[in-house]
Amino acid sequence: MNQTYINELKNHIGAEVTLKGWLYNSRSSGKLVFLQLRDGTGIVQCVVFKPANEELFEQAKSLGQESSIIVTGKVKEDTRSSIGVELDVTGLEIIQNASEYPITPKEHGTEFLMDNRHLWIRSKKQHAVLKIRHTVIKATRDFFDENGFILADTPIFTPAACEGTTTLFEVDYFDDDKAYLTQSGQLYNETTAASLGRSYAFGPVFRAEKSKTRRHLTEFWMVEPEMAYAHLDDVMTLGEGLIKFIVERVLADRREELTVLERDVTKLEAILAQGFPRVHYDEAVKILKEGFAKGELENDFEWGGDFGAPDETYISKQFDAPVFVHHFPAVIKAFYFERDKERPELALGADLLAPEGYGEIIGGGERAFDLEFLEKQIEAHNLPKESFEWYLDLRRFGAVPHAGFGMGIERCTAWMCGIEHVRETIPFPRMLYRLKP
RNA sequence: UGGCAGAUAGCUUAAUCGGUAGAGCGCGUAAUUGUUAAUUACGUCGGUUUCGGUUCGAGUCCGAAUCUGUCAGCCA
Repeated sequence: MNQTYINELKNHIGAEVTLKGWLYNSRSSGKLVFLQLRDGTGIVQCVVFKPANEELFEQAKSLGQESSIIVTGKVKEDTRSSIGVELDVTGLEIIQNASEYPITPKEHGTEFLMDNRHLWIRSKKQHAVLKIRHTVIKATRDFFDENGFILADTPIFTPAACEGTTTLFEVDYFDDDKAYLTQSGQLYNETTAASLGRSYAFGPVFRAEKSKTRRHLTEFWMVEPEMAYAHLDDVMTLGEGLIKFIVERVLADRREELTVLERDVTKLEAILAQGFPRVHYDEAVKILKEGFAKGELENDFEWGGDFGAPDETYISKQFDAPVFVHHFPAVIKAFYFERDKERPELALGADLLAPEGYGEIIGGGERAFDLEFLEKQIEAHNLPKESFEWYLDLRRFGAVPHAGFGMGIERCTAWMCGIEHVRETIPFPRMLYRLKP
């Protein structure tokens, strides 16, 4: 295939190359037409000079936004260009001349852009977000692979809920059976960790929660590591390592995209220099109570409750790194959490709150070890015990202390990008009231 | 699921007390050998979400529905 990509043009100065792509925008100035060509790797300005080839000039002038074209020309150094090079066009092949492309370089509303998501992803900003998402995922995979974790994906069709059925999507599964789309691979991860020692799952999960906020999707991607012979502290150490690895990688590989997004990178750089604070739930409550006393919070937080979005934001504002909050009251956590030996009312769980109001990006903890305790918990949470027999086998055959967590890819990506809403961090977001395109 | 806000041209929007729906962008033509969301001139296209009510008269007031945004709960 005779094709050069725009991000390689610097290596071809003086040479004649063929670029294949789409017309991002065009301008003309008398005897000149400027074609902004994009090919997925970048955007380059292609210049057509009228006196050099009049027919070519007329063709270039006629092109609509997003027309698909193949351009041949000579690569020329030019300091006026943002990428340092331009193309002097000598040949143009029009694959399809598009007209009336709906997304113009001007401003549009959210609803319109979401309805045209299939086209919106061609825009510079969306392009940058998707590339950063790619890097977040690649860094995540590399981190676990390089630290002795084995990828062991868990099923998407599941026979029963791992935390009750109210927030599950139900689907028909042949004959009279029902299946549910998984909301977490966690219970299965515990089984693979018992086989492989350290394992992780990475895939889409589904939540039928009727949440309409900037942090929620009904379908999102989650990475879930699980470690045998591990405790709560190990979860926090692993989570901190993962986040720092991702931040480092994004800063190293996606500078250009962060610039397009006007991300304040000093905020990301700052977190690399320090350990993430680890705040006990009791202490977090104290911080919230002080916040209320100072008039900076509307509600007086009571010990025993779960944090709301304003609470999370307030806690994370006290630090300029992500913060772990640990030892939550057991009553607000799922049935499978291990308890604190000295204070059994506390669960050995830890959540990581991202800075700048991005909220919880990691949730995890140490899993219950004891068979009898788990059986009681399943009963207390009104869960059907027979569905969990296979899970309980883990406590019958070689039970070990083990721990793990889940990290949401979209929330992490939104934070890296510094964008408001997670809907832009996945090519086709699925949300309450939005299933198209 | 609840609170709040909104729905006017392909897009972004304006319209005072209830009285002729207006602009910018886009698109077309022309000018410009250096434009970066190009500019300038001329031109073109066209619209009050739906249903019902009040009124001489409704984009505007009232009621309902639908859709969207946003905040909250829950969560990653």
